[in-house]
Amino acid sequence: MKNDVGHEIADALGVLLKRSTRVELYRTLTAGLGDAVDELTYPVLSGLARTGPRSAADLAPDAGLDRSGVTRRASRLEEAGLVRREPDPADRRATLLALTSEGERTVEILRQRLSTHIEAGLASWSADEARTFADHLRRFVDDGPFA
Amino acid sequence: MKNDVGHEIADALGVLLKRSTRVELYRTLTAGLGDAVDELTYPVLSGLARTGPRSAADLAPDAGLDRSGVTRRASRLEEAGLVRREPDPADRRATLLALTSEGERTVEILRQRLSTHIEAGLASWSADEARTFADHLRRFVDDGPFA
DNA sequence: CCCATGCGCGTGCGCGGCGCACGCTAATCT
DNA sequence: AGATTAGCGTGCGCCGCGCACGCGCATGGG
Repeated sequence: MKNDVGHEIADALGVLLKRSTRVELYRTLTAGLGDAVDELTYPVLSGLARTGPRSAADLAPDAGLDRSGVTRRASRLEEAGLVRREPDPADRRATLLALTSEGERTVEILRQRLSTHIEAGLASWSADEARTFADHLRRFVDDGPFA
Repeated sequence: MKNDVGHEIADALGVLLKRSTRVELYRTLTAGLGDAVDELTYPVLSGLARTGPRSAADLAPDAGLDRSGVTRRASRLEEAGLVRREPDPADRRATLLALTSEGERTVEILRQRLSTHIEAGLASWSADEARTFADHLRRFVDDGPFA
């Protein structure tokens, strides 16, 4: 019965999203990276890492908030030396947000820590299962119900 | 290379979690269910639906916030007639939160709408793929890195 | 060429939700 | 029974958010 699939995914996602607000995991993941890196500023970091330098307005929908929020979060990261503001060469009104080399290093550390954490939690999975799940999840995110 | 799996899952989850803050989906899912049902009160509803009546303290970690927050959200739902407070028969200090029949009806509607939305987004998947993904996701949530 | 209109960014302001701490009531222990 | 502990609801201060304004720059029309 295909209806069950929708319900199961819905329930599992619900639990997953609720747990994503837990602070403890963020605390361990961001340990030693400075006070500027937390669950609020992380979407800005990863958003920039994913697409390269871009404006706060472009980043806003990706981070799920207003441009002003992106500006404030980016300012904190700028003070910490992880993000740099550079004028858009094509439009001198615009300001592009870009990661500094230290910012890129920080994102890489976070990615590595998260990856390690995930693989540790998947220890009981076979390589095939993990591979299939990763593929499905990517497809689910890119082309699925929440694309 | 197993390391890629961790990275891919990490990236996909990151995007998924960011998108989960979008309000538009909640707006359509909760349309016509009253002003008390929104992205803030939903964790209380679904948490109660999952485990049955329980105290605010029990519910708090599940909803990712403090007991006071659960109390306030539950009060809103109580005013709307979706949640009822009943004294714990075993401990007269305690107050249990429980769904009213209307609350259960509301949760069922939400589950149904979300399930329909998900299945629509999975239209291009084969039944086997969807089934496997649902199983993997459940296992990931129950026994995985974020259990 | 210049002026008017529109766009893009940063910031002040008011609002709302959260966590913390307090008070009160009831259970438990000596 | 007195004292201590556990559990709930609420007032308070804080912080982040969205909205609206102001300023600087791009752009199109006279």
